[in-house]
Amino acid sequence: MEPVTKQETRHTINNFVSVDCVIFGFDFTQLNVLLVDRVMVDELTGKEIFSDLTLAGNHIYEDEDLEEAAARILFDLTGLKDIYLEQFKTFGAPGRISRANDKLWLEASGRDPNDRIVTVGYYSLLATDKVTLEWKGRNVRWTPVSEVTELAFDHMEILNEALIALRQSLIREPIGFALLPSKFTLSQLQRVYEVILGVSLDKRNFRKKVSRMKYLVSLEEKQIGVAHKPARLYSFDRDMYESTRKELLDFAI
Amino acid sequence: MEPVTKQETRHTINNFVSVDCVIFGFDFTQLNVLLVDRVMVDELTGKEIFSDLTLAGNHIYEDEDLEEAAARILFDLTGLKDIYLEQFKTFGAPGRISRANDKLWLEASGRDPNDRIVTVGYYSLLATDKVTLEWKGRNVRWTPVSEVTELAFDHMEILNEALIALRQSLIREPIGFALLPSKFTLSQLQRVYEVILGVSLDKRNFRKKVSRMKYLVSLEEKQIGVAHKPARLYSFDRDMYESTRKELLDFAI
DNA sequence: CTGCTTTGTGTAGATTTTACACTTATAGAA
DNA sequence: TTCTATAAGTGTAAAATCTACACAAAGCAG
Repeated sequence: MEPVTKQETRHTINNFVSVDCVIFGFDFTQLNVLLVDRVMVDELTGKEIFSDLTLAGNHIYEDEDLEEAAARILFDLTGLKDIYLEQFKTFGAPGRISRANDKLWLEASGRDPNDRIVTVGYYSLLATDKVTLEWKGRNVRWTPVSEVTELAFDHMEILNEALIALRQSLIREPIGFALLPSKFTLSQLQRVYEVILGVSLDKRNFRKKVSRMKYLVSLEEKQIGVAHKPARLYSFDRDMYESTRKELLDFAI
Repeated sequence: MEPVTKQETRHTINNFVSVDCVIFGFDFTQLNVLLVDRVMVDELTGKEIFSDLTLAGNHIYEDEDLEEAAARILFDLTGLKDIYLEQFKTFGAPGRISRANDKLWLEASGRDPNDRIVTVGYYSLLATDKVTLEWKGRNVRWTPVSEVTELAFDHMEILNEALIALRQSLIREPIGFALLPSKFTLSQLQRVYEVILGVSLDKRNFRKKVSRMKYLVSLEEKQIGVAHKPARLYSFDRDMYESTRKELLDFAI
């Protein structure tokens, strides 16, 4: 935001800006993340040079806002629009692209691997159903978050930060409801919290807690076809949530 | 993070990256923000073309991490190091530099005003004492946050987002202690919360609340020389805080 | 010694948190 | 029809926290 003056010669002008999406997928069993296969092949011999995994990222187009770029990437991978998407942190350390594979990869696509790429991190959360599992000719796969140990670039760090931010959001905002069908049971809702936060919760206390939320509406309807006592169904009332959400006030330093 | 392929022609490569610092200053009366005078003068006539206010921002140097750039700006303005500094959001809308003054300003410093500048927002919090009030030959001033109504670029939006993030941090982390001398009274501590959050708190309930925090240590020492009952002094024990901080767990959707 | 100013303190009622175990409704198998 | 497996649904007591609210004590200045 500051004009360049003549004294300042240490400036960089080739800062490329990209967006990386940490797409979390919930499936009632575990929390997954969408990872993209990155395979580099020797053009002459056809032999594989290396193969690893990355988050889904892309540069931003000229006419796009950052969030639009993230939504585009999300759409390309999943075919879904209007999905919960949140910016959480921007990464721009000069050495964030320093590993050999990453440099090779950039060179192969005509970039100077010494340029800095500043990347804006977004995360999103959706149910792992009906997502396109192909992107730019590359394989895309759901991987349980707990099993991800190594990623290209600094994507492991980005994933870790995203997970922290996701959990904070889940605690403070009703983003878990988007993972459920429009009518759901309290056990399903509890599962959302348990899986994403990685904790186990007491059933009775959980119900006591959510029963205080006016935007959780109890339907006069039950599950059918289940081989046990059928659960009552509930739905999420967004309008009620919007109108009763209280501003943060009491502090808990 | 994604190599450019031939099909993708809509990409931008001239994305300049800058850092903007929202420097909050606390003075027991109000919350202030450091603003920089921006005056544009006609080179020939010497007449003022316009004058307004901006946040403190700068591009990032080649060898700097984003946070280092923010810390450098903070140091240049205040002469202070190791101050609380937090990244909160990145702004990159294509039209974020669209007002006439802003375009003139960029042109005057040899930039193409149609280039996009992606800026990473940081905020910091300090006591309004002993800060350098000059920066790059321009005037720098503390302005009460409540009186800021218009800023250059999209800096008003950036300020608003920073304020929200600051308040959240104050509520969740003990960042207020840095504004106080090493020995302080509970009334001073209460004032920190009241001024920054913009609320008034009940004295007894506040004391009950903070008395539960083990890292707030009560000293066997009192104020001297005050024309009223002298207050007991307290200090903040960072080690105790680090060792007893509980991970967020109970959720409050 | 009087007045001014700020400190410091307690209680009762309401709400929330925590830990904890048994009965009920249904589908499917015997 | 009965039995079995499975998940649903429910209450209580103790502890902790939250909320609203008013007056005496300590020091300095005059």
